[in-house]
Amino acid sequence: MISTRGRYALRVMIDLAEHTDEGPIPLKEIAERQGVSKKYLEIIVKELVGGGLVEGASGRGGGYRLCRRPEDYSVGEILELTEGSMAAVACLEKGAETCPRAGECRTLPMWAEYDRLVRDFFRSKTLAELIRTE
Amino acid sequence: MISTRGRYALRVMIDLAEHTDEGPIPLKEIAERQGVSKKYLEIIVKELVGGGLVEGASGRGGGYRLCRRPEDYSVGEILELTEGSMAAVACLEKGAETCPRAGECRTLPMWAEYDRLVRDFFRSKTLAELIRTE
DNA sequence: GTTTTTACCTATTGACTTAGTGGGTAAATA
DNA sequence: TATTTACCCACTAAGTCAATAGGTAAAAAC
Repeated sequence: MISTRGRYALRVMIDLAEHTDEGPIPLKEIAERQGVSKKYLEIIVKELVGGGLVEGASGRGGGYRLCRRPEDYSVGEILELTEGSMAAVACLEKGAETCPRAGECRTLPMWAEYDRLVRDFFRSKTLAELIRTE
Repeated sequence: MISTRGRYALRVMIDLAEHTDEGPIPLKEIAERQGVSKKYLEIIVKELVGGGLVEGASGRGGGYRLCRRPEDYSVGEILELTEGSMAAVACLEKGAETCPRAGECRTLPMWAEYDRLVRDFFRSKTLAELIRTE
């Protein structure tokens, strides 16, 4: 299940993309528009800054802005950054030691197939596809 | 992320399918074969019994057995029963009240598409496809 | 140069979930 | 009657989630 962390992150990115021509957007504005706690968004946006997806500017007239064009972000990278692993099962997690049963495991191939399916789905979706264009 | 609950449930079902000609299989045997706590499996198998996927027989010579042929179980129904919701996001959960933002939500269509993808994947996989046939 | 506005930082919390364990009772067979 | 099995209820330690609290640093406006 995708948690609020990843979902809010995505909504922040969409909000930034839709207001990209207004200069830096204060988090307060985003929080109000999205109806979400600003304090909680701080934590999430911090990860986006750390991952190099957005950049922040302090002081009056400051706020956040995207580093790239919306079509150059995949939904996958936003979710992977904010949700952590995104692996389907623990055995497939990055850095997980190989399970001793891996060779005879009846389910591992299916989990791997599922993992690819999910990964490909989100990597092929771009931020640009989600914003309102009208 | 699929938890041990659903993963163990699937392994129990596979174990039962692979030893279906040996009569009822005691949980103790399954637990030893799978290298998992028998006590924990009890909780999981209880759900499988409750959902009508397996049936148990008490007493000496008792144990668990499948109610149908392996090709008549989908992986999806096993996971949905033991994992609970399986919905991608809270907004799509069964019984969830419709989000007031649903009409203008930029992400909902994508979550719905993802939900279908995952559901179809697991519903199309059968238990028979996972068992060792050689 | 002070005030205001913004980002940025660390710590804490209550509710909930996960992955079990403990200690039994009921049923069926030998 | 003893043994083996399923079945049942309560408990727990650790971890995660969704925030909140209470600040400091930086940049612009006045």
